[in-house]
Formats: sequence, structure tokens, C-alpha cells
Amino acid sequence: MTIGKVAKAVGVGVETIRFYERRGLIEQPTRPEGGGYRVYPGETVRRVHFIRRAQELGFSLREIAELLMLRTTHSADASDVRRRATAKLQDVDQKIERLQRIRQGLTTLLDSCPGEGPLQCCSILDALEHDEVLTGEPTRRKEKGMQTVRLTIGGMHCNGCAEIVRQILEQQPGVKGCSVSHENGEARVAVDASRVSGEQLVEAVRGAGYSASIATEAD
Amino acid sequence: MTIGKVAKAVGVGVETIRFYERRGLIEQPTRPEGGGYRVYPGETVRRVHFIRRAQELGFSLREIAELLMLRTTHSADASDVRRRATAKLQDVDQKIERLQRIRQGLTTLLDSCPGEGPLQCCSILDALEHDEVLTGEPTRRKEKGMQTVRLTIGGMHCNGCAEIVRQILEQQPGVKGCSVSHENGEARVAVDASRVSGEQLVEAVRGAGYSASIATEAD
DNA sequence: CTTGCCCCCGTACCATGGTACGGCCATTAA
DNA sequence: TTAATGGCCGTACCATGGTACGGGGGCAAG
Repeated sequence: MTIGKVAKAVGVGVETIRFYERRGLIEQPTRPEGGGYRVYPGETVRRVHFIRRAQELGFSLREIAELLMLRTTHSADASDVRRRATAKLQDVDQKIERLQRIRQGLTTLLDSCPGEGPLQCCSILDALEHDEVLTGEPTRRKEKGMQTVRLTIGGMHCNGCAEIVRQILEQQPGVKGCSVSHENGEARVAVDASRVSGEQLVEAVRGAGYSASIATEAD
Repeated sequence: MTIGKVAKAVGVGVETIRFYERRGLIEQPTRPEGGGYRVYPGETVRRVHFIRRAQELGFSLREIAELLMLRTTHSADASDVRRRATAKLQDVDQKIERLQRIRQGLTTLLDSCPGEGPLQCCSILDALEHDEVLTGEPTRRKEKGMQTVRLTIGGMHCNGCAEIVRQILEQQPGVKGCSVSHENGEARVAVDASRVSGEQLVEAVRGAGYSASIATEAD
């Protein structure tokens, strides 16, 4: 069989077979002097199948090379193979464990996430900025009194207007941050409700010549 | 702060900071003409902490760069961040699932393994040589119409017999390749199912004086 | 003003598992 | 005999997350 036949039989690319050869997973078959085509025995197909199956089980090419070596080592027996499989199982268990810790961290963050409002209210970014994410305690980063106020604003004609409004809002006491969109005609403001009211924000914006009203004050 | 101070504060190497800079995760700080030292604001330490924590949660550097961009994008809000975190959670769940399938495969093999004796008795190597180890593997690229037919063949007394059978099978139309094992009394044939049937293969082998039957035709 | 530490930049390299390309040659079917 | 596949080889490249190196220069304490 030529290399293309082997590749097709296993369902891999020709280059992959050559790659395995370079890595010592497949012996180079005997070839005419001066280098003609590689002619493989049928056994090579099984060998490549072996490689692919071992990969599916999480073995690296290096480890697979070792498994293949074992097959022709006289002093090897089934317990060697078993040891390797057991080690790989532990390896896999460790990876699973790590991913589960990551999963835990992500769900914790998502649980405490409001899911909307300006970025200053985003507990996820907040936690990334301040907490140990994986080891830390339940990240209740929502300060008491923090709220999102949404304002409907009229009279903004461009992004420059929006920028002016943003600066006004950010100068108000108790405002932790805000985003203003000219396209949507609205502002989302992260505020400490004990220090400023929605009305005060509306007044401030109106003082700059724009119309404003409270859209929602819900958190 | 110079780059070394930042690196030490976060617990990473100096090269890592420069690497993040090249990847757009950290802005290059203003420096004297002609290039003196980088002088970082204290905020950079927090930024690098952010990067490391996000990595612990499984975000790639590319994704982290996007998260950092979001923070200065006016049109972004907490729902954007939440979407990314949710996507990452799904991502992690998929990885866990895959590892658990691998784990399942490994434990199945280990269960049926004697744990000692010569390699010819090793059920693990055996399975790798002959079976599909995982159920439902994503990394399997196959041409349409290509199938593997497994034949049970009797009457092969040596590898010479196997070789004869192999040659017969490979000469059949639609056969892309095959492997024949004298030890296991079987052949695996890669065929274009639209050009040849399992029955035809069986007939061909029988014509050479061996017994043959279809073991599986499943793909 | 010199010594020594730190930093600069560009580039190359590590592992992992392949993929891709270009110029040339072997083989084979018509 | 000739054209068409297909294989040969070396090398470069993909993504990922850094690490290492070497020749040169900045900067501060003594």
C-alpha cells in the first residue's frame, strides 16, 4: 500500500502519516534505492488506527510511541500497559477536577451578576479586578445601595453630545460610572442611591440643555 | 513603577508583561523620546491581576483582550460580560463532558484488564488495536461512502496466508486498503460502499480457499 | 564618574498536533 | 509514449502561552 491508501483507509491526511513517521510512531518502510514510494504493509493501517484510538483516550503522541515500543519489548508485560492506563486515568481526573473548579468559579460569578446595567455595576468584572476568583469566598461584590438608573435623554445629536452628558453625570456626587448612548437616547448610571437621587441626575442633565427623564430605577 | 516592579507585584516574569503588551492586553506607557524605561501607573498591576484571574477562569488571552476592551467601550454593558461568561461556561462544560467520555473509556479498559501476563493477553492493547474505544468521537473525518468492513476469516495458518488474503482484497474494485491479521483471523477493509459489497469481498476470499464471513459492516 | 543592576529590542525557541506549499520525480493507465 | 496522478522532500506555517538570549543602553548609588 502506498501512503495515500493507508491515509485513506484510516481517515487521516497523507501528511499526518509522514508526521507520525518523523515522530517515530511508524517505521519507514523499505524502499528502492534512491527513494521511490513508501510501500506499507497492511499492518501499518492497524498501527495508525491504534494511534488514533489511543489519542481518543487522551494519550499524547509521545506516550503512544511508548505504548507501541512496549509491544515489541520482550521484557514488557500487561502490567506495564496497565500502569500507563492508570496514570492516564489520574491525569484525566486531575483535568476534570481543575475544570470543575473553573466551572464553580464561573457559576458563582454568574449567580451574583445582575446581567444588565452599566459596566460599573458588573459584578463579574469587579470580581476579576479585586478578588481571588477560584479560591475566594462567595463574591458578593454588590455594595449595598448601588443601583442602576436608566435615563431617557433627548436633544443629543451626536456622540459629542453624549460625551458631554457623560461628563456631567460622572461629576455628580454618588455616581460611580455611566454610559451614554446617542443612538439610543439613553444613559445608564451606576449610583449610590443614598447619595444621589434620580431626580438630581435629571436636573443636572436638563441644566446642560438636554431633556431627561427617568426610564427605570430598578436594579 | 518599572516593568520589573510590576512583574514582581503580580508574580509573573518581566517577559510576560512585554508579551501581554505585544498582544494588546496592556497599553505601552508613555516613555521619553528615543525609548527609555517603561514607567507604569499602579493601575497596570491591577490590570495584570485581572488578566491572570481571567485565565484561571479559562479565558484565553484573546478573550481577555476583548473583556478589557469592553471596559472602555461606551456601548458595552454588563449583559455583554455576562454573555461571554455564559459562553465560557458552556465551553467548560463541553470540555468536562469530553474528558468524562475519555474517563469512561479508560475505566472500561482497566476493568477488563488482567493486569499481568504477557502482552498478548493485554486487553487494553487489544482494544486499541481493534475497537472503537470512545462512543461518538468528534475528530473523525471520513469521506462519504467510505466504510470499514470487518471480515472473519478462517484457514489462515501464517502471515503468508494473511498476505495472500490481503492481496486478494486489495485487488477488488472499490477497496481503498485493508489489513489482515492471521492471529485474529480477521480482515479490516476500507471500501467505497458504492463500488463493492461485503458479499463480494467474502466471495473473493472464499475463491482463494479460505473461509470468510462478514463480522461487522458498521461504519 | 564609574560600577552594577535593570531594562531595551528583536528574534528565536519550547511543546503540541498537525497543515500547507512548491518544485521535482515515480508510477501507471490509456 | 505520454499525460495524469500521486508521492517525495524540506521547510514554513497555524494556534497557544509564554521563555530565552545577546548585544546594547538607561539610571542611580557610591
